[in-house]
Amino acid sequence: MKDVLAPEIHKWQFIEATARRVFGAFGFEEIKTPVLEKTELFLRSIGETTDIVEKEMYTFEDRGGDMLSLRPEATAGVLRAYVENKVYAQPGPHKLFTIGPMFRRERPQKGRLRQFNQLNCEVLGDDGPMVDAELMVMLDHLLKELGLENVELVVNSLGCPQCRPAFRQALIDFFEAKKDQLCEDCLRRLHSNPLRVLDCKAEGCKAASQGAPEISQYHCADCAEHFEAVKGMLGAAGVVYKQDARLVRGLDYYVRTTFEAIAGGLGAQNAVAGGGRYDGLVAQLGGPEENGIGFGCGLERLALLVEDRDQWHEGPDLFIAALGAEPRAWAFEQAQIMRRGGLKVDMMSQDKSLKAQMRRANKIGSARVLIVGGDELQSGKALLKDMAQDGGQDEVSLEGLGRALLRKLA
RNA sequence: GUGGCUGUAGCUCAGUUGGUUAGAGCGCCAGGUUGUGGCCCUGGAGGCCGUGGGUUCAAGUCCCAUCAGCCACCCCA
Repeated sequence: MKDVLAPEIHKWQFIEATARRVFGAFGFEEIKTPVLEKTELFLRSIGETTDIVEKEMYTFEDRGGDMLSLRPEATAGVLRAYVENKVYAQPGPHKLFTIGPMFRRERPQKGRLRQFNQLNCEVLGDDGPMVDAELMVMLDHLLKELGLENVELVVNSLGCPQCRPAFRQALIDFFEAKKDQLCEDCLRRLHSNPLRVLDCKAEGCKAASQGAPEISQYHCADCAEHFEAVKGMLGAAGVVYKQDARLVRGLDYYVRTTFEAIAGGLGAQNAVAGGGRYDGLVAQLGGPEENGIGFGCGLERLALLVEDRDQWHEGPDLFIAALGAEPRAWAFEQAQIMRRGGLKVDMMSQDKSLKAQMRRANKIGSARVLIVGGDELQSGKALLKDMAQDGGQDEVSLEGLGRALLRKLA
């Protein structure tokens, strides 16, 4: 949880605007769903034994006795909305994105907050490998548009319900033989989620997983073909990626294609985005037998990576320094007229010395200052000062000043 | 949930073995220019020293608790 204000908010606006533009270019429509959902939704979709559900969700009973949770991720809510609104009845595929806050009760640290914001994209109703590739191409495109060159895309395929059980069993057998090397956590999850052992950072577990079976050896014909097609299209699109057989997702619902965008400079929380295919989830939530794929992307983490840009801090086009009550009233009126015309105009509402007003104009980075006192109002001519280094000033006519400025800026 | 570190002015921080009135830089306000910003000079405002309790003649300083933040584990975006 964190307040985002003045200079930093510009970065957020830039990121969100860029995301909306890029997602739009790929045919995605925005969707907003509630932050609060029935707890059961997350139990069914994310999986009851995941850490997120077991110990990280903000869950409470409301006055009617329903168990509600703040969403820990976006996919479940989007799919719920998709099913409840029968969006699937329209011709697909359906490409949806959402931007908003998620909540997980974890110990905060760099790049990890209890309320954090995600960009989230989902494609429903398309099984083909092309959407998998398209989604990653889009993510890659977004990262580049944000100016992030050093983000690595890592790709894997987790297989499907046909081929994963055999792999799972092979993993369990493999690690059973090396039980003494595994950490406590891995011993515990060896049978519930053996894939996770591959991802463990403990030295013993890393060593133990040397030579472990790889999922690719167990892919069924369909999964193998799907994965090859995805990689082929990624290559054709010029996306640089790394295949990593150890890439595993933390949520139960993922199958086949999974991917992650990894960035340096974020400390331990180096995943900027992560996602994958979740065949069967839609049906599980009461929809048709339809498959989907999506990813989530952490806004705070993006913000840590995106460089500041000068263009975000541009000040007003004009600052009116008015001296005295009447000139100030005049300026108040003129400012409105010019703002309606599209100019960025500012002034001070209090009676301050010209010096103080000049200082203010300089501080907020106004491009120019119009100095108006009683004499200027009388004569209809005032000084327009250019606030750039040299600071030259010209006498201008007050009549039609707004239009003249607009023409000049156009 | 576990471990480590940090909370003093708007911001970044200093504050000696516990000892008068808690400091600096930056920022802010005003003046140095009768109506002209940046640079410079002068002055000023601004502190429940995170919160609560304890030890002591005396606590920003020592002890306990608590809250918040950061970093790491874990987990994830």
